[in-house]
Amino acid sequence: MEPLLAQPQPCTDPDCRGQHAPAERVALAVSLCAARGNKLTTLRRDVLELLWETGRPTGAYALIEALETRYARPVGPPTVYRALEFLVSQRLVSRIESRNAYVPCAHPERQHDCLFFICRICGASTELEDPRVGQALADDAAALGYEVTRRVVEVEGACPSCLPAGAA
Amino acid sequence: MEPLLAQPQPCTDPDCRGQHAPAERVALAVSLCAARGNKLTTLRRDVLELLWETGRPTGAYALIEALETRYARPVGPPTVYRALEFLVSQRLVSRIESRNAYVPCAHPERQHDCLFFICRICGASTELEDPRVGQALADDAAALGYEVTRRVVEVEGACPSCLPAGAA
DNA sequence: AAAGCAACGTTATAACGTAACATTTCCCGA
DNA sequence: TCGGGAAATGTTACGTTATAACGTTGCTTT
Repeated sequence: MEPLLAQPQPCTDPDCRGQHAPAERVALAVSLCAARGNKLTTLRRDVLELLWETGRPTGAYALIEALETRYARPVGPPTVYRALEFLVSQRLVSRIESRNAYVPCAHPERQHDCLFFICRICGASTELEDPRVGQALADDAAALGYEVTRRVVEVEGACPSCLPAGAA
Repeated sequence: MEPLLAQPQPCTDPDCRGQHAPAERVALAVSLCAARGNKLTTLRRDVLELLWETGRPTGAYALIEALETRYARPVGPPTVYRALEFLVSQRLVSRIESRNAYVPCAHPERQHDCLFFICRICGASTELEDPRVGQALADDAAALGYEVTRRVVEVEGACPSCLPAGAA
């Protein structure tokens, strides 16, 4: 059973001290899409907003429920999956493969290859950049003769908040 | 639709020149499990063998079909998922999160944190170790105060064999 | 207005995974 | 060897995630 929408999380990006309101995040997305000539429609904006409001990896069906509440009418899976596809293509959202879930992207304005730490206890995720990982993987790819199109780096563990309680 | 069982692949591990027959791989698994006091039953061995025979990420339902062919009787999903759970726990198999698929592990005898390159065209996967990735992620975890329990590093791209053909 | 196109709605189904309980198999001690 | 218990597997049913296919809406362009 997917948990319902959870509470907002502070921004854990090392460059970002303080919190960013979802509205602020969405506003950035709006201007980014406008600059790129892409259409951030109401539906797409709402999905992004919901993701920022939960602030942690959220499943597509939880988003469907949230949208149905917001719109007070049924919403089909394809509707949400298409919106997510758009948001991912715009790098406004990342898919967390190990959880079948989606998180808003902290810095869509710079293109980066991010990695995620995900707490197995509270479900919170932290987005990070580490050039060393990127460099190592790029070297490996070159050694193998691979042309890289996508990278999935997800680290599961216990976050500092949960460690005292959940440490077995 | 999951593709049917594909042809064997050469071992691409840098330490392994030449190919390893599935039987050889399975034999190693047998002795490993015996040494560890774990039971590599017929079912579990068959699943591992099928994975070595395809040599690339294979979905659970493709394994079910293959087992039904081999056994000439129906096989339920829980049967295969339980076998996979065992094999993963023994590090004989890894799950590829970005594909909902499973690959046999090249070197179950050493405990290692491996990463995977997966060709988006032919579906082949290459298992690798890169201590630099492990070190970088360990450093990041320490900086965040995370206690790591699992790492998922999967790189999607075009492999050298497919590059000439598939490069757009 | 009509053509054309992208986004969205709707229906149905595919693909992946697990809970719960029955049955079998295996091992071990009496 | 015979039971008793535990682990493994079989079986049924269902939950969860995702997509195919096609219809409809609404905007834009001429």
